[in-house]
Amino acid sequence: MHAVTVRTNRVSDRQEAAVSDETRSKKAMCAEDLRRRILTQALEPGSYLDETEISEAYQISRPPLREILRQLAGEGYVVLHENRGAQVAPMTHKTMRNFFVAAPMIYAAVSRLAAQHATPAQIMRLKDAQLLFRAAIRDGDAATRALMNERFHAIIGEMADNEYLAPSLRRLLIDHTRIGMTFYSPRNRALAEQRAVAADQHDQFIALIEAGDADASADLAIAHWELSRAEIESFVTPAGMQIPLGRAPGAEPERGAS
Amino acid sequence: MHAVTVRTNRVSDRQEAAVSDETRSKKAMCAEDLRRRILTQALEPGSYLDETEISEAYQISRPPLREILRQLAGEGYVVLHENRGAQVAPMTHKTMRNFFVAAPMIYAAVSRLAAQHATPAQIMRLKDAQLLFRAAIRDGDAATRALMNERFHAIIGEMADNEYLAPSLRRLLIDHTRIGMTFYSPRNRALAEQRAVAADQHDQFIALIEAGDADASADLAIAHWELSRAEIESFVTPAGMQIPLGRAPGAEPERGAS
DNA sequence: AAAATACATATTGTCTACAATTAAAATCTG
DNA sequence: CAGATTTTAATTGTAGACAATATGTATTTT
Repeated sequence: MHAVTVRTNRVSDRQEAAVSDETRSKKAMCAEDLRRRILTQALEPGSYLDETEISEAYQISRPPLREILRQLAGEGYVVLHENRGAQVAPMTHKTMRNFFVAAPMIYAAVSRLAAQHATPAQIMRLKDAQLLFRAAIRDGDAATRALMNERFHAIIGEMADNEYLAPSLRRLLIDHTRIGMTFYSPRNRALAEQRAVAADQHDQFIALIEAGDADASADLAIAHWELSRAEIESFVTPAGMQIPLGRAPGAEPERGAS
Repeated sequence: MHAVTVRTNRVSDRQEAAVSDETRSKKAMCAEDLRRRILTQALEPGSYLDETEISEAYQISRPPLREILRQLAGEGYVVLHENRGAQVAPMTHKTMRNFFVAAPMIYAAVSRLAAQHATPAQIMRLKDAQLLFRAAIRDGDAATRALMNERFHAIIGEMADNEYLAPSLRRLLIDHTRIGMTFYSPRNRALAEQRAVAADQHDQFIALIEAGDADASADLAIAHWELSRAEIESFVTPAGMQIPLGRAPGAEPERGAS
């Protein structure tokens, strides 16, 4: 209703300095950590979250924690059940099928837009993420690899700069990351080769986005997806579809997180 | 002394029976009403929401209201600003451009899946929504028309039954509905003709979905989109892009004015 | 008088306590 | 002993009070 008023300089000396972990509120750190634990399956799909336990762990009270859980529900990390609390989003065979339908379309569209709209600053962040991704592969760190891969593709999502596609991409990345954690095995030779190819494709993404080649970026997204799809299917199809995924709420109780 | 042992009769059958206002909690009604007011632009894009005012209006306390606002933020209805409260999601020229990019793709994909997966019960609900939609057009009721159109397409989204595409569709429908409200004018002859065509296309959607014709359903989605796009552009392009939309918080000077 | 600062007000963020609902355990009954 | 019912414990949902932050106004200083 009014023009942008000049702010008092009080705020400046508090906000700046370090944007690192220390300045951030406990609430934000709680949300971020819950996301991380869900993505790495430290919190298993289908498990229920205890409000009291979590709020004490992060030293906040339950009302703000419940706000966080509502937000995480909106982002697709958890599902809320009335009077029964928050459940880590389950992964069923139906969600897998839906994932296979939606992923190539959204990934291709987002990668195309990213090549068209990426800023130099974003490209720098993408390169940083790629360095961390390769380091995690080299160290055989499953969780970090999964998280850095997620960050890489999330940055591409930011580059696309489209608020209508972003929520679907985020939802896809959550489950793609969790699936990647499920099937990770550092010793398997075939998988190691696939990871090497994936890392090379990431470098190609950087080059194509930097060159602004939208068509090639979209094509690469499809190729990148096909690689991942083949890896997933090599686990899912042979042994009769018994995937070690979380259970749906209707199934066994499986109460309790940790 | 707590003389409150008044036991409400078993809540087992609270879900079915009447979906009317009485059974639902005040909290759920508050959320639903806020959504409705945002979709109809009774709450204008960019306007800020007062927690105390709203919580008193719906007779709930602020903590549960804040949970609702977090959820609405996750759904894309509002944007939260730290220490500055919730703002009705603004609509800028950039969001319009992004809308034009994402809408045809998502609409086509969802319509295709809907034709593949729709259940008889869902088709019945779709027909009901269509009746209400036509009634609203006949009565010249802008808000109801917009809401029933939103409901129609939201049901198609449910039919698609894909949790990865659903969030993007929801986000699109929010702004599509708001845009439709903005440009509604019951007297304009050309627009009345467009609405008639749109209503007929809805009937075609029902027929194609009932027949399970995925390809035709996807094609119809594109045609339906083109109709809506032409209507929007007839307002946006001629008079020099001055759209009566809400403003962004930062009031950025809108870089790259096409 | 203009700008900056200090103050006052209003709004958001959080905590503790309490109420309500649910799930589980114990009891009672056939 | 099986099954249903009451009782009990645990967990979620809400309210009201308090703290922190931001905004708007008044005052002071140059």
